[in-house]
Order: sequence, then C-alpha cells, then structure tokens
Amino acid sequence: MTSSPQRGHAARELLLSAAQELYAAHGVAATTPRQVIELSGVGQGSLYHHFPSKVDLAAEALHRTTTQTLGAASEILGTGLPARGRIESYLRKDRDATAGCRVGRLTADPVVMSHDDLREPVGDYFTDLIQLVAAAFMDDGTPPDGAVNRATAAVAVIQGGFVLSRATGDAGQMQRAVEGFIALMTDGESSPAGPIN
Amino acid sequence: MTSSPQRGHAARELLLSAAQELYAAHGVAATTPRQVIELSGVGQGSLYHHFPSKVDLAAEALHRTTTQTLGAASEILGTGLPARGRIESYLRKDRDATAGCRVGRLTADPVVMSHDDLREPVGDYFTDLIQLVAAAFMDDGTPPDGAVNRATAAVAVIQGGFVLSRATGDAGQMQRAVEGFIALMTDGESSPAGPIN
DNA sequence: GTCTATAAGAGGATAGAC
DNA sequence: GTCTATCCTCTTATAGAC
Repeated sequence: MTSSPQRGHAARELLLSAAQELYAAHGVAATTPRQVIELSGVGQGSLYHHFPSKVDLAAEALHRTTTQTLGAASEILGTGLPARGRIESYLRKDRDATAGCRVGRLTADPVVMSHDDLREPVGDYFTDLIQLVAAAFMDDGTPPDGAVNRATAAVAVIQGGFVLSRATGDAGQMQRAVEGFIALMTDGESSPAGPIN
Repeated sequence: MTSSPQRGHAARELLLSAAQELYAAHGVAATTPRQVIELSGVGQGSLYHHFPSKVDLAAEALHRTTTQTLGAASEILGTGLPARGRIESYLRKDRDATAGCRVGRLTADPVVMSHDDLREPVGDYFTDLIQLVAAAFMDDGTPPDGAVNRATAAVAVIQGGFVLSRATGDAGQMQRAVEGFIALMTDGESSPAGPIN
C-alpha cells in the first residue's frame, strides 16, 4: 500500500524507476539529477519536490533495487527442490555478467559509501543473501558454521565473477568461476564421512 | 631505466605516487586533479606539464598499481613450495578487506570503464593473475581446463570477499569466503580417482 | 504537483610569469 | 620545470510562476 503507484504520484514513480536504471548502468555518484530528469521526462523542480536531495532519491531507489534483487534470489533458493540443486541453480542463474552486479558495484561508489542511509541497504542485502544460501547448505547436510563459510564463498564467487567479467569484457569469466566452484563442490560429494566443517 | 626516478622529475614521481594512493582510496572518477596536487605538494601547472589530462595521469598510475599488485601475487604463487600450499597462501594472504581491492574496484569506476587505456591494464591484470593461479592448480595435478575454472573461482572468491567485506564493513566476510572455499577444496582432496575435470 | 529560470560552487583545463 | 591566476562547463540546488 505505501509504495504502490497511485494517482498524483506519477512523477515520483517515474523518477525512482529512472534512477534505478541509471544507477545500475553508471552507479549513484556518476548519475546526475539532470540525467534522472531527462530519462524520466519530468521537470527539474519535480525531483526536488519529491526528494529533498540526490541522496534521498538514491536511498529510496536503492532500497527498491536491493529488495527486488533479494526477492529474485529467494525465489530460486526457496523452492522445494533438493538443496544441492537449488544452490547450483542459484550459481548458474542467467546474469548479465559484463554489466556488473547492480548491488555489488555500489561498494565502489563514493556517494554510497559515504552515506549510511545508502550503505546500510547494500550491507543488509548481502547479509540476507548469505543467510539464504547458508540455509540451503544446511538443508544439504552441512553443519551451521561450515554452511555459512561455504555460502559466503558462493556469494563471493558470483560477485567476483561480475568483477572479472566486467574487467575483461568476457562473460565467460563468470561461467568459468561458477563451474570451477561447482567442480570443487562436486569433488567432495561422495567422500567417506561427508562434510566435516 | 625508463621509469626510475631521476633528477628533474621529482614532481612527476610525487604526482604518480599521490594519484595511486588516492585511486586506491576513492577511485579515479572521484579523485580530482586538485586532490592529487594537494597530496603531492606540487603546483597546479606541474600536473598538466607532465600529463596532458587527468586520464593520462590515471593511465600511468594504474599501470604501476597493476604491475606492483601482480608482482606481489607472483611472489606468493611462484615459490618452490607444494602447489596446494601456494594456493592456500595466496587465498589466506593478509588483505585490508574492508578497503576493497585497489584493482577490482576500478571495474565500477565510470572513468576507467569509458577509456580503453584505463580499462585494458585492469583486464590484463586479472587475466595474468588467473593464469598464475591456474599454473599452481596444474602443478597440483588438476588438468588444464579444470585448473583454469578453479583458478577463476579462486580469484573470484577474493574479489567477492572484498565486495562483501566492504559492503558490510566486516573483514570477517573475506575470511569466511576464503575458508569456505578452502573447505570445498579440502573435501575433495582424497577422493578415489582424484580431480576429474 | 509540476514547470522554467537561475544561482552557487566544484571539476577540469589553460595562460603566461618566473 | 614549476608556479599562480584564471576560465569555462557541469553539477546540485533554489526561486518562484502556473
């Protein structure tokens, strides 16, 4: 109810949507109010009527992005399929690797990192995501501590895959990182006593 | 010979050193010529005497940073120790995790990504680094294709560890990602037939 | 609520003396 | 080679009409 588009708020929605798109492509610091205005099609003053400053616009736009992105991950990781298959589905999920992660890239954004209101949703996103993956590892029989470590590694591999793909302009980097990680998971699959830590 | 500090080039060296430090902390886009001048202690005109533009300064400073960072990795990965130990040493190497990777963070920098002269050394750095790690995996008995995939995953885990640590302000994220990755490598260590792909 | 016009300041680069 | 002074543009934000 609070965030659904309603009459009299068309400009606000257009601004947030445009901001999300521009932040995904260029980050927050490199996105100017003018760009947001031009992409959304609203006037200069409308932005500052709805949002006191650029940071206030970014805070709401980023909150939407992290919520949406976490929801997508949750759909894949929360199915009733076998835990191991859920983890591999998440790892192999189709991604625009050379574009970079729209959340992860914000950790190098000076505007995001210098405002707690912007940094916090980014940190919470990753904390929550790691918990989702860790739950799947536990469902697969890994004890809690080992599951958290492996889940952190899995999320890190995806984030690193984005960095490598973007640096080289080669989406194959993400693919190789993911397959290398899955190969290591598979190597230990039928060990005598199963995962230990 | 070409790059060693010499008489008459004091300002040039001071500028490059200051730029490297500022780029590591804030990135290229967010670093202004004025900041470089103030940190280096030289005058406004000296910067533009030695470097035609901000991008020219960045190109040389980034080349130095990638060369130095790759050299440090090479020292750890190129010793005569057992291959498996070299890989673990590289993964567990002491890092300022919450500061982010001084090379990897540049993949989210709009100035770097929009100039081929700046983007290329970043891509080459990762290509070379993955090859160094892949060589170690091959020394450890992994066939070439599997070694490249595992090496890409290893480098990605470190890059992702930086992203997670920076996002949450918690260096423990890097540690957990590394230990989770090593745990997966260890799980498959004494499998009946050894690594397959 | 939405628009146009405009102002204060920082970023990037140049001019020209020394 | 190095410096100070200056210029132009863009970013961010405000003013005030509609």
